[in-house]
Amino acid sequence: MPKSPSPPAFETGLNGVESEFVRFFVNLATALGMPRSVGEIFGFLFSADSPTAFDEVVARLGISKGSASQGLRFLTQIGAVSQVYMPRDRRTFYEAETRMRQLFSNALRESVRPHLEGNSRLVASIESRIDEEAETLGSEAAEHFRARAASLRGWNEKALQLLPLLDKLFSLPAPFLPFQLNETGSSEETGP
Amino acid sequence: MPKSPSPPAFETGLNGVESEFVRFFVNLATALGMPRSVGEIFGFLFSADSPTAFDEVVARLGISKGSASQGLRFLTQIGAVSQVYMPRDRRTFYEAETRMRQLFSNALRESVRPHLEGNSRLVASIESRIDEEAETLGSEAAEHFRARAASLRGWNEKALQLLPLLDKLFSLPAPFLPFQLNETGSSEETGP
DNA sequence: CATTTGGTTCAAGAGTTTTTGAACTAAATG
DNA sequence: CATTTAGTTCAAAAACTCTTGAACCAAATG
Repeated sequence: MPKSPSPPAFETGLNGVESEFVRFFVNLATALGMPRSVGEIFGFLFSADSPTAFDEVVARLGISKGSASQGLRFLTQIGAVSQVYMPRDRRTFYEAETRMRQLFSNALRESVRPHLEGNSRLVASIESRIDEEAETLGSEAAEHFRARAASLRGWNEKALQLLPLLDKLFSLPAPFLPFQLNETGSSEETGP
Repeated sequence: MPKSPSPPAFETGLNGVESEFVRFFVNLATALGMPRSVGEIFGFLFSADSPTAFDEVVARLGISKGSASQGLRFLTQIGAVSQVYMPRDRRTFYEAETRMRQLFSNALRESVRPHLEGNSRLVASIESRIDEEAETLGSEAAEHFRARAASLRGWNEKALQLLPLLDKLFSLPAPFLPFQLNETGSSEETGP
């Protein structure tokens, strides 16, 4: 019989509270079109009170090493999780980014912004297509298409401009939220 | 040979410009985790210069009636497309909502807000789970979990508060965007 | 009132994404 | 240097999502 010098050490399965956290983030992840396992991992790490080893993520969540490896890599890439090196332990430990402001900024920078920039290019290719085919289309149709493309471009640019502002707003301490932006006239805020 | 009293009437396939619009919205749709066909339909309607019949959507895009039916229903539900009744024509015509402000508001109201509200409930259930299991967990662990849950709650509420503001900002004419929101003190804008 | 037209529904097929687990690499350990 | 441990990779299986098309319903038409 082989000796068991270091007992596998961690429980298997989650306690009730941990599974509620996991549920929350699984829900969020799927809403954002991410794999369930990514939600599980982040939820588990978010609920942990100290950095947690790869091993333990696998054992406690009961997912495969493959899923854990890929999920952790992904979460690390998007800056939602970071590696923590623990002295005297060869394993890699992981920690969730719990500062939501950070998470939010990362998401804006890593996902939203690149997409909007991609859109800009796509709008440009719509516009050049209109120019190319203007003859064939006739000037009325061409004008119509140009107007639609211009609207797309306008809104995409606006979104791009709004990005840094959004970032700031989100990191503003709650009592500062500028809720009286009411120079626009419409006053629907003052409830019954 | 059967007579052909009313020739099927519309071309099949899209012209170059139309397919660029479609490409744009297919890209957007998949980024948002929606079916490709939804992107196709919206893109096609967005490029159209007048309300378009179900028939024509099917024929021009070359998709099945099933996809068109479901896609149009979905788009109608989320307020991205509306039905237009045309006198003397029994078919239903559809028109894309081209006012991006509207589209954006609809999305906020129909998708983002409900999700955030769902989150509120999930946070509540995390919190009640902590209370239930407080004994078993020990006070230290319970305190830790409560802190994490509180952070979740806080950010979720902030997001919820920010929603109407966001809506307003997005509908603000471009030159008005309040880019000097700098009373917060932190000045990281002035480059190296 | 039989037929055509416009459209919906839904089961089955096609396609995609996620997860698994076994094979593997690399570093540490004895 | 043989073994154990930590983690990655990737092909195949499982799960899921989307699309199709045939059956169907309801309203209009002749």
